[in-house]
Amino acid sequence: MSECCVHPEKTEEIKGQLPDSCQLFDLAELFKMFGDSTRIKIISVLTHRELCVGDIAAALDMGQSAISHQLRLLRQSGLVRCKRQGKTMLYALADSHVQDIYRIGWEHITESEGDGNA
Amino acid sequence: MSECCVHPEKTEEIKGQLPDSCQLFDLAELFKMFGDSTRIKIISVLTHRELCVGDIAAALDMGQSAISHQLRLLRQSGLVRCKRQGKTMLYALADSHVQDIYRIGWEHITESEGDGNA
DNA sequence: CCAACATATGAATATATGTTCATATGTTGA
DNA sequence: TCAACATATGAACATATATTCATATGTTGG
Repeated sequence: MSECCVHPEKTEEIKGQLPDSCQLFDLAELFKMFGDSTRIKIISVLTHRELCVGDIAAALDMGQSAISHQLRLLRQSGLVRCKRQGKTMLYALADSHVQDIYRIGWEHITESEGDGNA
Repeated sequence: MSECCVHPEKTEEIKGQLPDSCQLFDLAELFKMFGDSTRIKIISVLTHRELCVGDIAAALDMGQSAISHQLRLLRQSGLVRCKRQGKTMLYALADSHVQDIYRIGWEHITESEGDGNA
C-alpha cells in the first residue's frame, strides 16, 4: 500500500485551491461535448453557417437519427441553438465561446509538437 | 425514410470545407482528455504547480492507481509531461495551450448564460 | 543485495455512450 | 383533414471507458 509521497500540508493547500467539484463536473461535461468525432464534425460545419439536420447528416455521411441525437446533446449543453424554418430545423452555434474553444483546440493539434518552453 | 431536406450543392460545399477526418478525430481525442471529471481535476491542480502522483491522488481523494492510469492517458495525449525526482514522479502541464483550453472552458461555464449575440 | 517506498500496468468489472431501428411529433400544401 | 416530409425520440445493442485489485517496475538508503 503506502500512502505514496503525500505531503499533508501541500495536499491541504491544493484541496483549498481546487475549484468547486460541481463546476469541475460541468467543465468536464462541456469538453465532453467536443470530445466525440461526430459532435466535433457537427461543430466544425456549424462554424461556417447554420444548417438543417438533413444537410448535416448528408455532409457527414451519417444517419439522420444519429445526428439528431447528437444535436440534442449539444442543445442540452447549450452549445448550439436551433430555430424552426418551415419543416426544417436550422441549427447554429450558440455563442462565440464555442468557436473559441474549437479554434484553440485546432491550433493545438495543428502545431502538433511541444513548444519546448521549460 | 426520406432524404430529409438535403440540398445537394450546399452539402457538397460543406463537405469541401470540412477539415481532414483524421485531424477532426485528433481534435475530438484532445477534448476527450478534458472531458472527464478526474482528468479535469488533475489538469486543474496542475495549473497551479507541478505535483507528484501521490499528492494528486490525496488532493483528489482517489486511489493512486486511478490517478496513474489517467496520467498515462494525459501523457500519451501530450497534455502533461513528467520527470523523475528520486522515487517520485513530478507531473506538470505540457504547454500553455492546455491552460488556455482549460481557462476558456472555465470562462464559458462561469458566465453560464448565453451572451445573446445574434 | 535487500527492504521500503513511489509509481506503472494488466485484467476484470461496472458503467457510460454512440448508433441503429422503429416510430412519434410536428409542419406544409392540397 | 390527409399525405408527404423533416426531425425527434425510445429501446436495444455494441463498444468504449473508468476504477479497482493485484502485482510489476524502478529508486533509495542501509
